[in-house]
Order: sequence, then structure tokens, then C-alpha cells
Amino acid sequence: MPEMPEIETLARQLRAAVVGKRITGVYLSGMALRRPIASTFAARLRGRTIRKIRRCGKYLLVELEPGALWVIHLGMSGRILAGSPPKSRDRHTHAIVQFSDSTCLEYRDPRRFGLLAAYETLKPGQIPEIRELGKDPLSPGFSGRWLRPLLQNSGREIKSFLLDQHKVAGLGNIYVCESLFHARIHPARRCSTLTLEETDRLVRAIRYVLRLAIRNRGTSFSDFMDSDGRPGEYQNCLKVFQRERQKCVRCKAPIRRMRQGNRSSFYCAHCQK
DNA sequence: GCATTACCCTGAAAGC
DNA sequence: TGCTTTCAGGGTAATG
Repeated sequence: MPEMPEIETLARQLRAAVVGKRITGVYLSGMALRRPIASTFAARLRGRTIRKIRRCGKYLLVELEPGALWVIHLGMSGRILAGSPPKSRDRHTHAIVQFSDSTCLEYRDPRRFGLLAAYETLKPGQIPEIRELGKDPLSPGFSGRWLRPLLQNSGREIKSFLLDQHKVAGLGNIYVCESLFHARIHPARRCSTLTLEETDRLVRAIRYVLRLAIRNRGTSFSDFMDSDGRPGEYQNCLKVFQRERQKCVRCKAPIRRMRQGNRSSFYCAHCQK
């Protein structure tokens, strides 16, 4: 399940692999992803050159020249592979973008929760999915000072708040669980009850967890692989996620699991208050 | 604004 | 062994 560290890993690899390449062809499976791929998609990519690759939350933004943006979201199970054109087409391959040097990018997504779109603009602010994103946790503005008033004005549970991409862009279930553990905050705590010190701790925990995860090229369970087809390694660093009934690394109490808004939360009831 | 629920989808795991 | 059911989850939309 690709979250921000996995997307950041991909973005870094793709910058090295495809920036400067000219798109000569686009194959589409014709199957809908989260929503159908627009009929204009292939034409907007074809003939353009990749100028830059950016990440916004869990989205990849591929800047094209002349000015256009190719927007990619991997959903739950999306993968992007860079290299030679595949000899046989995987049944979950939904797009292949070919370059003038005979290499290509292949988009696979078994569950089809992802998104591929192209816009005739270079301004992310004109793209609905991007415009509505909250603050990126690794951006300079992500601080206790910024977060504090938002939390004070919210009666929601902190887990739900942190998963809300309109508030904080890039966190998913894994890194919210891990960040709350590091910050020693219970996932069901109401936002407005967090103290100033806890808010600062949470900000530090989120940034620590994300940076460590990026250094480990993300987390791989069954789905995520980087663009070379290699799994990430942050799953070896997980303290609570998918560790139900195992001992807490801090206090040895068993890790618990609870349901919050149809998602699993993993936490230590002894350490996290 | 927020909680809840349903939906999209497939593969893995569990249950029989 | 093989079939069926359940579960997982990111984002969105409808509803209350």
C-alpha cells in the first residue's frame, strides 16, 4: 500500500530513469481505474518530453514539455516499472508509456484503485486532486505551530485527522500508526485534547518515521515494489503496525488492534495515552 | 464539519 | 485438495 515514503522512493528513481525522455507512444488497457482514464490522456502525453518529477502527498506529478502535467496515484496496489518494454503483458498492466530510446514505464494495478490523468497546465493548483491536499509533513511549514490550532478546533479522533489527506497529505494507515506510537499518543484521542507538548511530539514523530521510511525505500508487504522491482525494507522497522499480540518494544505489553472508521489501528495501550 | 456506511477491486488467508 | 467466504485498504460519495 504505497504511502508517501513509497511514492518519494519512486519519484527519486524515476527522476534518474526518465527525466529528459520523449514520449512516443501510450498503450492503455481500456479498463477503468479509480475512474476511467480520459480519452484525451494518451494524446496529451504523446510527443511531449518529461521535464521534472515531483511528489505531492501520495501523488506523483510528472511535468511535461510543452507545458502539461501527468498525474499518477498508485491507490492500494499500483506499481510503476521502468525499463525495457515487457515481453508479455501482465493482466494488471493498465498503461505503458514508451520513450524514443525504446525504454518504457509500465503501470500495473491489480485492484485498480489508482489514478492516471493528464492536464494541459503546469500549475498543480489548477488540478482538483492536488489543490485540495493538505500540508506535506516534510515541507518546512509542517510544524507544531501550524498543527496546533487545527487540532484545537477539531473534535475528531487524531487517527482520523491524520489520515485525512485534506489536512495532512501523504500519511496512510501504516505511518499514522507508527507515528502515534513514537509520539506515545492513543489513536482514539480527540484532537482538541492534545497538549502543546504532545502536538510537538507528534510533529517530530511523523517526520522521524517518514524520513526513516524513505531511507529504507518504503514498506513492502505484498504490493509495493520500487521501479526496479525491489521491495522496500521499512517493514523491518515497524513497531506496532501488523504486530497484534506481539510485545511492545518499549514496555513488553501486547500490541493491540482496534477498528477505527473501517481501518485497523495498531497501538500499545500501555505506552500510548 | 464530522461520523458512518457503502462502494470500487483483487489476492491472500481462513474456514469448511 | 479444492472451493467459498472473509478481510485488507485509499479515496470518494451519500446520508444523517
